[in-house]
Amino acid sequence: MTDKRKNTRVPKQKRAVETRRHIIQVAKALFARKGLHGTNSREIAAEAGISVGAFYSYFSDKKVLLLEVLKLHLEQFLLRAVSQEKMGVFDGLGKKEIIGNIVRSAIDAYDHSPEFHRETLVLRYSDPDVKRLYDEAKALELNYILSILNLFRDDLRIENLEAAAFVVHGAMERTVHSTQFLTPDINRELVLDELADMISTYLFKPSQEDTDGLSTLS
Amino acid sequence: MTDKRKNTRVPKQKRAVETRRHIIQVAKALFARKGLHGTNSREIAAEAGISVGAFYSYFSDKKVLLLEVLKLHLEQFLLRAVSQEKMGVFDGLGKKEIIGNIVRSAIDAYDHSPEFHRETLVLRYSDPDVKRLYDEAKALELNYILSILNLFRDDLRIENLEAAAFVVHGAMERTVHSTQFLTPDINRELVLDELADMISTYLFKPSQEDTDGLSTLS
Amino acid sequence: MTDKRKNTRVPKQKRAVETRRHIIQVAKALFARKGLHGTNSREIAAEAGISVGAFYSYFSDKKVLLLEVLKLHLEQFLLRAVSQEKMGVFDGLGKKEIIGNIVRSAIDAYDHSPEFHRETLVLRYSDPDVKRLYDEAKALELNYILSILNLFRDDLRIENLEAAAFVVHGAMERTVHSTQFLTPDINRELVLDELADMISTYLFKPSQEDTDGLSTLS
Amino acid sequence: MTDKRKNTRVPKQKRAVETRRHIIQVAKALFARKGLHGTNSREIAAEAGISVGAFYSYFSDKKVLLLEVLKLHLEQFLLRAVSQEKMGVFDGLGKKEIIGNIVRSAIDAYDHSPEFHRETLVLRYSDPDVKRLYDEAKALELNYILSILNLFRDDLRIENLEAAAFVVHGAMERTVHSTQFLTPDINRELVLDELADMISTYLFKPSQEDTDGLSTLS
DNA sequence: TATGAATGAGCTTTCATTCAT
DNA sequence: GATGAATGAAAGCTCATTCAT
Repeated sequence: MTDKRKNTRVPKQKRAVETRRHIIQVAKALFARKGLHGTNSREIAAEAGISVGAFYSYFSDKKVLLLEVLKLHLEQFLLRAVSQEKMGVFDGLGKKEIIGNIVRSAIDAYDHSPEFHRETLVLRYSDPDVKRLYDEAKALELNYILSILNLFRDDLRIENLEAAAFVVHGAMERTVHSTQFLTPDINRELVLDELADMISTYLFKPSQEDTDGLSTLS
Repeated sequence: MTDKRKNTRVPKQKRAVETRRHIIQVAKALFARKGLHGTNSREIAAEAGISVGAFYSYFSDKKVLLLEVLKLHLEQFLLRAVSQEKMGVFDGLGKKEIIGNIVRSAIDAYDHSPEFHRETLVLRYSDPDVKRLYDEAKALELNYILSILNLFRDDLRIENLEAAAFVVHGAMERTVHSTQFLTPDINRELVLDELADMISTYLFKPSQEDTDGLSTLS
Repeated sequence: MTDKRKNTRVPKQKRAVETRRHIIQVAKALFARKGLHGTNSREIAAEAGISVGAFYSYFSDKKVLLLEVLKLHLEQFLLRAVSQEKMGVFDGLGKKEIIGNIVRSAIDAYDHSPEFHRETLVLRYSDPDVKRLYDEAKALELNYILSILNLFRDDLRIENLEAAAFVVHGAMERTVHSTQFLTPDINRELVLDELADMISTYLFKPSQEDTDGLSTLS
Repeated sequence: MTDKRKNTRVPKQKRAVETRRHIIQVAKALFARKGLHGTNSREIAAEAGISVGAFYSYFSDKKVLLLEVLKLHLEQFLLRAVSQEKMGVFDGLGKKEIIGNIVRSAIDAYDHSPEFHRETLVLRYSDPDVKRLYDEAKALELNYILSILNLFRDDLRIENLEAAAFVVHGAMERTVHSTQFLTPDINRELVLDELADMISTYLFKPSQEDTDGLSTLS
């Protein structure tokens, strides 16, 4: 699918595979630092220590490169968002704490190459291929949230788990995004606590532990 | 004294003012359709029915044009987001309904030139001037939410109104954005109801009217 | 000759003549300050307080304007170079003093709009019309020198007055030009004295008064 | 680190070095023929038989090109002005003959690309980089004259060698310039003889050999 | 196969000049 | 006549991509 009709090298030898990966890493860094439009192929090749010609033998197109970079990035992003709580780590934690952990995992994910992340974000709207990659990633994230909701099924006050997952995902994504990128002045910890409060209040039936609301947090 | 002020026309005649406005409209449409980088000055001029030279006599720069387009857009956006409930319209409505109305106003705002909106969003990160305009708009939105929270001060379960406004704003923005731009397949109404539920559950002290939760909505 | 075929206004009314002159003055100042290529018609019109259209009704062409500006400038330049010694003022002065006076008149001339002078100088080579004006001026200057040489015919050691006038003119022009434009660091007075010495030594038969050479000057 | 260094090619291959030189030659010719402002990059590239892109890979800027052309030109100019008399060739020549030789060397120098020379001369006033190059060249020329003066120190009637060098340089430069560029009608040889006469009369103490003045020359 | 020189369409911006009002 | 909006050719420069060596 990536190959078009051009004779892009299908890397078989170990060396070629490594070079390919190297180019992707270098490109990611450059995209993050200088923007998608501020980075040209010559620069990528130079930084990767190869010739322009060689670059084009690995990637038929700048677009193809971008897609690969994005794919790798999203995989790493997801890994970070999900990996830390391996689905059983929640034992013994209060619900609000669990939500807090998840929120913090999301933050963690955003901490990985945030510059590149934000550079790519626009393309999500204008480029169908980029959109597809992002949509796939979002589906995985939603599934992850859904699986956690299922874990606590009995304690939930909401009924439509899918819609809830969607809303929770949106709230988390936006707030985390804002705190990471846009508002260095506001008290970040405070906001994240509020976020966890909102989500858990929304999801869970009221219980003794949470009756006193925010007071335990602030 | 060095006279380096770009001699951008200071439009005096009615005709010139109209042309200026026309260029802005045309540019907005083009930016939305073909992206910021995909639209060039030649094209804008042609589409506006004027010459390149004329274009540059109205706007010293492509950047200046973008800023003007964005400014106008955000003004209209805000107007839509805020105008509908004139702060007294809430009488007689249940809290969840009020939140629902606000959410729907936000949707309305997003319905206005969504394509352009999303094109510009990225620049929020890379261009300081664009960031400023967006930040000003966000501040106004936060203030609006804050003023509503103050209206219901006695019924609120949350304490830190500012942090709450921030979180609510984030949740609304992202979810609304998602439903508008990215996921045409999911049941939009359902999601918006959930959003309203999440927000009102988070904000307000539990009361009889809300005891039965989602059941009234779904 | 200046009119081409265009309907350039032939100024009959006093007002029009004044405006024309005013434009020329303004243009001269701008050319001097911002260079020939750095000044555009819009600017000239604005500075002259008229519209672009009006400007083009006075001058069919930017080139025509330049020529007029140059013509006026050279007239004033010449006037300064020649006027001060009205051909009888030399009585009672030693020969070296006379040469010194002439040199100083040349300096005076260069002091008038030197910026404009140097801006135009290049065109002397590339534009035939400009060359003609400069050549005419040079012919007048040579004639002036020649007439002075004739005045002192009996005291001269040189025989070919025309060639001598040419050489003297060249030496004066270049040295004066250099001291005015290029070398602010060198001792200007010293150089001018040397110049006067060179010229008078060259022109005049040795006489008692000059026997002790430079000593009287320094 | 910002990598804003214009990626001008650092020519490694022989071919590239040749092309670079070729561009410089072509540009010099074009500048001479059509003027600095009358020559554009497209034209230079075309005349050099390369593409615009190629041109800009050799020279980051039109300005850079100009400077290189000028530098080369001045080197050749100086070489011609100085090389011929290797400081010992003067043996056995009369003083006036020596001066005559030097004047003729200067003429020789002006014979090399006079058109380009005159095109650049103006920039000496407006462009600091061009001024620097010219100033450096002038300093070398002055030094050359000074070294010759020192050679004849005992025979000189002038005392301030530096000021004398300056004046002599000016006289030579201007007169030679005039005979080369501006007055094809006057008897050039005659003028140059006068110039040599003026300079030697000025510089040297009167001696028997020169007593009879111009008579030997005319 | 690797290199990097070369291509050239395309972009932003300027400005002398015209002409409808 | 006067105005200044409009024209559009032309300039400097960039960069994804190709291809001779």
